[in-house]
Amino acid sequence: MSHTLGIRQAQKQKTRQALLDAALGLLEEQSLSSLGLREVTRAVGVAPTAFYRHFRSTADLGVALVEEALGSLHPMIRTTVSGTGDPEERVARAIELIARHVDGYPAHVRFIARERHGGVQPVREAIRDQLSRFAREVKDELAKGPESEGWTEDDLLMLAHLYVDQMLITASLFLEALEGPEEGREERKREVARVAARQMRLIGLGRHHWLD
Amino acid sequence: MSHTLGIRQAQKQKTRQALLDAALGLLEEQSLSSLGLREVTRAVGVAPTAFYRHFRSTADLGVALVEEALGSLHPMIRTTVSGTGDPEERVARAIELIARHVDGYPAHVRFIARERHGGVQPVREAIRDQLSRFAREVKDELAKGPESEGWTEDDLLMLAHLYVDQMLITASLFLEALEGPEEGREERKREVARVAARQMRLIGLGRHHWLD
DNA sequence: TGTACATCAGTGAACGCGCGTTCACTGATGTAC
DNA sequence: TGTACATCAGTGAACGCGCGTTCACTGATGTAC
Repeated sequence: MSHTLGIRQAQKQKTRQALLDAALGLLEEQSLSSLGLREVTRAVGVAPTAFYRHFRSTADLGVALVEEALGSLHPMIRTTVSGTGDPEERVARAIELIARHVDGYPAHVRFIARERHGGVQPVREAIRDQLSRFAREVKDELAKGPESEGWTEDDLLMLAHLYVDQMLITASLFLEALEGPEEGREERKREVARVAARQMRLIGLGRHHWLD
Repeated sequence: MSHTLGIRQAQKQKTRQALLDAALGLLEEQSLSSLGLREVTRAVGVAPTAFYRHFRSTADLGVALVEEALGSLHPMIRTTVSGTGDPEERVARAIELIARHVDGYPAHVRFIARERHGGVQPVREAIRDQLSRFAREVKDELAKGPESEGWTEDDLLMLAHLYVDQMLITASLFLEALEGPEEGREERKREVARVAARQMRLIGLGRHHWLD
């Protein structure tokens, strides 16, 4: 059985999560470097000083948000890359998965896109570390396929980074499509998917002829 | 002859430029959405109220910075893409050019990378517009080459976006290499160039076999 | 060239406001016996 | 089960500070004649 938390611990976790949720909401329209601690506590309905029971600073909260946004994504990334089927089908599946994720967690995706190059160093580093992990995991999955015979580890990692960057670009384009008027939203999303699919296909072609 | 500005206009331009320069410096360690107007005027040495003679807000200043950072880059992009020589050589030349640009204008590059997905809408839009222009210009240059025979406009634009995104990713990796300790900086830059060259080469391969 | 008036970039005082952080506190929860 | 004490998440008052914006101003530059 899993350990049940005491009442005190459970309540603390709840407040902490409320702070994270409120911050994520506020970050849709600003950057972490301008997010105020009082803003966050006000949104939650606790005293400003309560913030310090959970985080040292908003930067610290940002690092926690990185973990929340990316930490659980590793299994998903792995299965996406290692899926079966013909290339065309796998590309379509991967892009569909990205679209679904952006639909389900738009604020998390926006946060990562925004803070990846944002003004808060510890957060940038946390994101960079997570993305590096993604790249290494993608590399490991790629290495398992027959397409990778004869590839050096180095070249596989190069390709993995290309894929990871491409996924992030696609995610942020889906996010853009999601914003703006309801009208034409589906159309915009389909266009993003269409372009992304062809870019992935082109990269796949390059991969196929790499050893020629 | 070019029109000579009056003394008053010349002095105004000088102050305006000083504000832009100071802001760019301050933005190395924070995002535009947390940049204060008083910070900027303090750095320049003018009264806070002087700011309003030049910009309505820091967001407005940000839009001006986008123009400064990207406006003059269009000719460079065009010649980079349309250069002659064998593919390997052209890739090396393009990456060298990016490296030089990042070396020469690190703060501008950082600003664009940071605010592309940053918290200030008008600035995001200005950057998006400039990057779209880049993509269209790259497409036009690509279209001129014999390699593009049989390509649709649509596919060329798709490829152009891939190239532009790739250039930006490479630029921001060069920037990362530039940061941190002097020690090993050249080594880090060479590694970025090496990986970027192979990614470009792989995309080039995909392009070559697109119509197979 | 000189004069009288208009323009306008930059000034400096003043404002109300929200910020991050400190501190001693309260009272529910946890623990030892 | 009950009691006495310890822990600690959340409180609320207080602080000094820098913020964006307003306003009437100054004095050098520009312009009309």
